[in-house]
Amino acid sequence: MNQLTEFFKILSDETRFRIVMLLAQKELCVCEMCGVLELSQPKVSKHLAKLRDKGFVIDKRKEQFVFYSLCIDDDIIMDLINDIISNLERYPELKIDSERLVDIKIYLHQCNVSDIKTF
Amino acid sequence: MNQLTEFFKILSDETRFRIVMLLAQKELCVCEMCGVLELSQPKVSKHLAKLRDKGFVIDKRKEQFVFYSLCIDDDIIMDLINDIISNLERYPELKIDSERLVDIKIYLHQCNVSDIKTF
DNA sequence: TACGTATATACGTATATGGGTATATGCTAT
DNA sequence: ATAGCATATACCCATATACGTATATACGTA
Repeated sequence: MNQLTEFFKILSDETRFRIVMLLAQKELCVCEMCGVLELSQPKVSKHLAKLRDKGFVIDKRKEQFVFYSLCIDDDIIMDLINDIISNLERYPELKIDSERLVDIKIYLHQCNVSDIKTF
Repeated sequence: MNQLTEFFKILSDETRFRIVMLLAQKELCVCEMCGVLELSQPKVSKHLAKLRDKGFVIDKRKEQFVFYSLCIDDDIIMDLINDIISNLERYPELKIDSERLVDIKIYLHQCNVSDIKTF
């Protein structure tokens, strides 16, 4: 499968799509993504693993945290991503995710808050 | 799932991706697509059905033939498609498909040639 | 009407995918 | 060393997907 098709497959899952859009705006660690997206840690981690395997993100550890950043060499794909980011008002869920990036510190050290919420 | 994610899911299959790229260049009937793509008729038909169900193509019958054309309202998606079309040299298989469009008449009335080839 | 071609779809099957839960690993601090 | 948090992964299961083959439907023509 060519690079484009592979990338579309990545974006075809809503969770991964949201992750990619977040990472296009800011380098983030796993727990921050869990917080912003309100998704379980294994779920986020598994999608990140897929993104990493395909080479669309890179990860680097900083102390206890693993930070991910986007790594896209194809300019057609980057243009697409930037185009979406520039039109976030059209995509309410992406917009909400994006707004949470402003107070991102809230989500650090709260990695498993969503688990606790199930009580 | 939002419109974008749905569209990426459509493009995440190589056959559908090739179909969309063809239709972005020219309205085509099923047997023409089978000829250009060298794929079986049911396979092409089923992918077209999916595209139709999602509203990404429309079909209209002309005598024995059913012609499909692309029907994309989202300009972000259209920009993406046009961007790819403008850079076909990067994608050899798409380029080959595209070149076959020049002599498209060859493929009309040869819908089941690929079946015959199996003898 | 009967036949041939074009197209759509049903059916069965193999495989891929996503998700939850449990667990393993790695880092930090006590 | 032990505990606690961050992250990754293994395992299981339900569902989705793509494909081939066979068949149904639609249209045109003899």
